Amino acid sequence: MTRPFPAPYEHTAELAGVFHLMGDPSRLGILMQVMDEARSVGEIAAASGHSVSLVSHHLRLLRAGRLVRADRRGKQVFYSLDDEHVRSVLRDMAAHLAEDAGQA
Amino acid sequence: MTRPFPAPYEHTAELAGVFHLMGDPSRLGILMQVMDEARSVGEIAAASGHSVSLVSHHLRLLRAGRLVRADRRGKQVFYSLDDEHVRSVLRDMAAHLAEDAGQA
DNA sequence: TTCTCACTTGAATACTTGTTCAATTGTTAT
DNA sequence: ATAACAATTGAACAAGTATTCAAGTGAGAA
Repeated sequence: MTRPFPAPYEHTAELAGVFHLMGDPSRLGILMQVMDEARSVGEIAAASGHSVSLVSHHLRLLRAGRLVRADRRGKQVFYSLDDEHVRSVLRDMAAHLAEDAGQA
Repeated sequence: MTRPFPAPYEHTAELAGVFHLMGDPSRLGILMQVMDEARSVGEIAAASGHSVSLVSHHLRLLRAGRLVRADRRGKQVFYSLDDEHVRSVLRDMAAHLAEDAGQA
C-alpha cells in the first residue's frame, strides 16, 4: 500500500459523513458514554444534561450512520457503540489531544 | 488504562472541533491532498475542482485547528498535513470503510 | 382496558456554516 | 513604479442543522 488516498478518493463523502457525526459536541459526548458499556437513553440524557428528546434525535442520526446499535430491554432502549474503528479513532484522537496539552 | 473516557470527558469540545473540521467533504478532500506531500493552493483548487477562494477559506480553518501547516515559497503557499494523529485516523477510517464495503 | 414510564417523532425556530463574488494583500518580474 | 500572478479576506447569501416543545408510539403494570 504505497498510496492510501489516490488523487480522487472515491469514499470521501462517506468518510466525511462519519466525521460529521462525530463533529458535534453533544453527539460526541453520547458516543463516549456508550463506548465502554451500553446505556439507556434516560441515563445518557441525565449524565449529559441534555433533554431526552435531543439525545434521541442524535441517537437516530448515529444509528443511521451505523455508529451505534439499539437494543431494547423492556421499556428502556440501550445503546452501545457499534463500530470498532470509531472506538480506536476516538482513543487515538484523545491521545493526540493529551500529547498536545503536554507540549504545545 | 482502564477507562479512557471518564464520565464527563474534559476535552470533548476540542475533540469535536477536530472531527468537525474533517466532517466537511471539501475540507476532507483537501486534507487528503496534502497528506502525502505539500501542495500549493492553486494545485489543490485545480485538483478538487473548487475555487481558489473556497480552498483558501477552508485552509484557514484547517490551519486554525492546527491540522495543516502553511509554507510560503515565492508567490505560492504550500500546505501540508501538520498532524500525525490525523494522518493515522484518516488511514484507520478509510480501512474501516473498505472493510464494510466488502462485507455488509 | 387504563395508566404510567421510556422513548420516538414532527414541526418550528434559531443558529451555524459552506459557498460565491469582489476587493485586497503579498510576491516576483519588467 | 507598474504589471502580472498567487493567495487572502470580507460581505452576503443559501443551506443545513442543532435544539426545543408538543404530540405520538411502544411496553409493562395494575
